[in-house]
Amino acid sequence: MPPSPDSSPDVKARKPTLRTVADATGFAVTTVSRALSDDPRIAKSTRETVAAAARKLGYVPDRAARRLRTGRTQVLTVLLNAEHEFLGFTAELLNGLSDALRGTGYSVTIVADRIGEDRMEVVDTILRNRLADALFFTRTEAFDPRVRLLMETGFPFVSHGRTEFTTPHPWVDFDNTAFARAAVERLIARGRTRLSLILPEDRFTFTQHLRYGFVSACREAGIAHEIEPRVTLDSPAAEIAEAVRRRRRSADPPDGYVCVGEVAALSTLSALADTGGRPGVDADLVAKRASPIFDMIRPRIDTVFEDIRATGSTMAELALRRLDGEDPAALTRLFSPSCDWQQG
Amino acid sequence: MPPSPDSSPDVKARKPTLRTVADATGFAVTTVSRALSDDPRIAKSTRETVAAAARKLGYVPDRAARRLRTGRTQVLTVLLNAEHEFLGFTAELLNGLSDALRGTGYSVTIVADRIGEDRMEVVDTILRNRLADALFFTRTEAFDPRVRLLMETGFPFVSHGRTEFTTPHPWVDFDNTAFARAAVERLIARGRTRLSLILPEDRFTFTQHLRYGFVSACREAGIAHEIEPRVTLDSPAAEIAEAVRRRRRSADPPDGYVCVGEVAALSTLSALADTGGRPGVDADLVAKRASPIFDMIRPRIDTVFEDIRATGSTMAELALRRLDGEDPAALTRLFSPSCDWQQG
DNA sequence: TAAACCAGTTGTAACGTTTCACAATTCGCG
DNA sequence: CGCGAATTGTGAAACGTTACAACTGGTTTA
Repeated sequence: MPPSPDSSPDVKARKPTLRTVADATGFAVTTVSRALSDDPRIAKSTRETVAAAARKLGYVPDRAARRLRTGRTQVLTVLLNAEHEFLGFTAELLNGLSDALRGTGYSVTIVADRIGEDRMEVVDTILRNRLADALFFTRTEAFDPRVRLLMETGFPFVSHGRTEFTTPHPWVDFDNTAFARAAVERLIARGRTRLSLILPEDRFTFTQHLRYGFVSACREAGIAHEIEPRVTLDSPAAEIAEAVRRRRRSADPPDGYVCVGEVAALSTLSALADTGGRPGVDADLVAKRASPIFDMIRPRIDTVFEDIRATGSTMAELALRRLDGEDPAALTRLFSPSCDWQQG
Repeated sequence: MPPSPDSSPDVKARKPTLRTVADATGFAVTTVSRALSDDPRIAKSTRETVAAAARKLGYVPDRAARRLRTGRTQVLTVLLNAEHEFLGFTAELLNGLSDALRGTGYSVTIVADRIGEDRMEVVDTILRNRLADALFFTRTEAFDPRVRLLMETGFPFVSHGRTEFTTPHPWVDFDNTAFARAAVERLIARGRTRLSLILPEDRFTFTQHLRYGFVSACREAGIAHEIEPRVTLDSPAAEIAEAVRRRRRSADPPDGYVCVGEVAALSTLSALADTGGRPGVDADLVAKRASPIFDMIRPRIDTVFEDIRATGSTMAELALRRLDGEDPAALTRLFSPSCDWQQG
């Protein structure tokens, strides 16, 4: 076949546009656009014809054009923390999110949210330049300035963790109070008499939930308890371990530890080992976990599972429903702890 | 001041565009566009005036408009694996990437790359719909079909891991051969006489590098060695542990384990514990690690550190240079192991 | 019989940017 | 002085989409 550089329509396999579909079906571009969005003003038969042609041609709407025209970005952004109490938190959350979002046309972008820097700056930039349709973030504070700003401007978001604002907003959370209570009850059932807890930094909402669950459960049972004053969950693992070691060597050390996450649990275990304590004998632990890592730790310890992947996909689902105009007050979800006690 | 709904220019604080800057400076939109991209055709003084005005007005180019016009998305996409041999791999890599990309105007999007599904489909979609300017992925195979397709179409990418294609392409890798050799040498130095290794699946390039380093170092030293045949690094942790346990109970079990990653190391440790073996006494381990988790494991074991965050930022850097038109052959980087041997 | 209505469809404009082709000025230099 | 070339700038078009207003032709309504 001789080359026909100009006459042949498929000289360069250009990406099909609405124009392509319009030419193929004989309808106008506007009609095609409407047909593809299932606009009831377009006859059913037309919609079907157009849909079939679009499928055959492999038409996919151009994101840039749509975004320019509508202002909607089709992008959901996650504020990414460098550190977390769980190993594998980020991977699980992101996988949950993108699982729930596949096939929806939305894509997930991440932006680093460095501790110690201005956490608001990145949010500001996203709002000002309309870089996303909605925002996800974790480690929510009681009066989180991000939540305040987003609510003021009406920008959609789903937080991991509740706030204490009176205006409702979408969130997904884990029942940390129930976790702390369950952990305390388990340690008491194993005969422990002096319980210890290491908390995250005070500003996070879930810190208060943990504290409340721990303290109230201990008080109700009339059992001795303490909250480690020198370190937080965000302290370097070495410092956490050192704090536990020091306390172990002082008078009347705890014999039951509630550990909020894997780093704390492993640090506590190492401190126990370093001071000659045997887990299960001299002290017991209950740890919140998000990964299967504790299956490989010997001796086995009691754990409570927080499903971060489900958290991620729920956050995505709520965001979509929020973008769909649903009432934010209805878009909340509290996950309950699922306990995994060892025998004996 | 009385309200002047129509005359006042700042009735609605609309996002500044090129138009805004043009009106403010008295130049034409075209001129402003050129001035902002430092086009030499525009007088130096004009460029400065325009830049100052743009800064004052808080002008930021609209991504959608630019993308529609130029076809460039300003987006770099990471193919996200659900599983990895390291705990925290994803978080570290993504943080490295976004660290290196901050301030460049590029954003990072992630897309889940489910094992067991067609790994090419997602790449196809990204290419066909021009969803990104470049791609990052991990777990590279010797003749990785993704690499093949991307090279054929000339689409920019940086792989984590080398390939065996003759055409050069940008990659970042860790010297797994050197790691395996170092691990073998260390175990021999500790008096071990029968070494064992669990490999990732055969198709990955780094599997071959590990195998080569392990086998050749053992042969050179004339030491007994074996590669666990029943499981791979991607087997469930429970299966890995079971395989190690079974081997421990059979004749002439290994006394030195090279562990490629944290999951393998912890599984091996648990299997050792379950079969009455004491690490450091009955057997030794050398583990590759990416997180500080081994600082908390007792007894302490020898580790080799792979810096995943640096890997991420290097991948980003190479991608930018590739997009800048640099020769792909020059855009490679091999990280060397850094050993962390315990005393004694 | 004309006006009003309806379902179904269409043309035009606009989103904000870059780029093409050209225009207005100034300059070098014989 | 005058001509071509450089310097500096401009208007218009285009990227692909959707919103808006308007147009058809047929049917109902007053």
